[in-house]
Amino acid sequence: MELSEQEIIRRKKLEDFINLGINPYPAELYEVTVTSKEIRDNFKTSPEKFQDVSIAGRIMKQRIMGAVSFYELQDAHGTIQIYAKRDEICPTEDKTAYNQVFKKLDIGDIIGVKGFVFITQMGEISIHVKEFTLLCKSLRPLPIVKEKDGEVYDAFHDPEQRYRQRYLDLIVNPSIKETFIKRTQLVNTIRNFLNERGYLEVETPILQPLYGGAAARPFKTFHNKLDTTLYLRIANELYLKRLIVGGFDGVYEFSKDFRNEGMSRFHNPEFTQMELYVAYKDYEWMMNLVEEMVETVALALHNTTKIQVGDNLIDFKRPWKRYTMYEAIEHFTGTDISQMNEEELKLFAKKVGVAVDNSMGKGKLIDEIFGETCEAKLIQPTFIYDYPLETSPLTKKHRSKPNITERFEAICNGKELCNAYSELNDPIDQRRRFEEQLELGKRGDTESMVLDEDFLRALEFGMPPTAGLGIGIDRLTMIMTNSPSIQDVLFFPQMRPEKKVEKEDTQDTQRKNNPLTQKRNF
RNA sequence: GUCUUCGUAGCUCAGGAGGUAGAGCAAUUGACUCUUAAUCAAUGGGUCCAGGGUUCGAAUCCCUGCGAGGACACCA
Repeated sequence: MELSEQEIIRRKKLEDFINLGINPYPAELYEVTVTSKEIRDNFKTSPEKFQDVSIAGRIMKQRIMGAVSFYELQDAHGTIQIYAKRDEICPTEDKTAYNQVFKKLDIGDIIGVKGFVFITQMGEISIHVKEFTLLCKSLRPLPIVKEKDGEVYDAFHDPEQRYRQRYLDLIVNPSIKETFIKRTQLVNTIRNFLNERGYLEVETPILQPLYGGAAARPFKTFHNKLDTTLYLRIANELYLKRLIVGGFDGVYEFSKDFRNEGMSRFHNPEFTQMELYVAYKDYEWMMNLVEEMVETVALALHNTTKIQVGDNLIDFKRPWKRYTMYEAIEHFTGTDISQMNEEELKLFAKKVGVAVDNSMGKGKLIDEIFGETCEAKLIQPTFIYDYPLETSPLTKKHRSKPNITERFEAICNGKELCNAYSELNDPIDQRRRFEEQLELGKRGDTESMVLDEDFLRALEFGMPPTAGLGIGIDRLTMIMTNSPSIQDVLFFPQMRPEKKVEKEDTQDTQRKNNPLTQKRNF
């Protein structure tokens, strides 16, 4: 490994410290009695509480003025200036601790300090250091970001480095922590909301022999001992419904799902969905629940239902607008397509700019027309309900409208926020719908669903009428934190490996090539 | 997958009509006992993403590849 000049210098300092008898990576805990935020918030009103503090953090700035120095220490909650004076740190003739240690600390080193809080002549709340301890020597130089009067200089913003080395991003751009804290608050709010209603949080398999519950291409893997192909789940819907069959009346799961498809600022190969199933309810009931839940989230995160997202001020206050899909299309195009036949729909689709091909049936055409003419224009949260039958193979047929299903999506900021329906619980109809999907698969649709015999068997035992919901947690977080890219709400978004690594897993390769471990047929 | 922009010091960026590689911050050494983008002086630091081509000569022009951002397509 080639070391840069600055890395060599830091390793030399490490040796110098060791030679002075200092352990650069001590094992003992360091007592922390206060955070930077507590000091800044409370020192002026109750200074007596801060006469003997112990605090730890990372050195972010150094201003050394000979025999005194000012450093800025960053902890989990912010920064605080510390002030050290040579003759106090070294009361005797021996000035080593100040000259050879304290002054030689680097930006990025982690130290603990004990002392008292005071206000400098320039009016900054600071800690007067009486003693300090090196807690971790840093061997790489940090990007240096400077700031004055709210203006940031030399901001560390290269997206590649920020995403690959998120730890650096968090150190240097601590304000991004807010987004991730909000994400966790969002999840906690939803969890509390559902727990209060008595629904049970459950866990279902990620490794599945059959993937189902959505139209998507899966990741494929292999279990050696079982000698079988497994797929990483694309949804957890079919497992959660089995639990409703089993007698739970409300189950939910925050589910990491995996889809082997294109990436964009709205798509990561792994993403988080929350799916909820409640027995004896229908999609209208679920609409009301979604409204209330998302409004609760907005209030929990922002104390208001109005949230600035890009150029738009979005208001999550209930009730949200509701349109059937036909109404929405009529609203935005002025054309009522509800009575059109397939040919008329094709012509209209072409007119509004849909790339039409012959494999598209009526339902698909309607869906495409909606996507093309309406979705991007729906900025305020809006429910679109009553979807065409053929694009919704797990959804119950509408109680009164032909060729329509009881399905809705909430659209917000021009993007789908959730997808929900009255679940199909007629096992004969469900088998027929799966078979239609198989036909699509034979015709080359790589995202068609596969037939799940065990799921059908479960339905044949009987599932109560059930309302189901899937809500994208990453997407919701993007809106709630005004983040333009999904990569901003994932700590570690998927990236290409930095360097080419050996493609084949060596262990697997060895197994395959070793005759003793190959499949035995007795 | 397609189109497009980009890749230069630890970081942020200049240079780019081809002629020895630049700045600020960071680093090193020195000065400085209330600084805060600290200041002042001196010094060191480069596979100009990689490979090939054109040329007397390429960071610069051309081609290919790799990586990233954005847009489109698919999807949540």
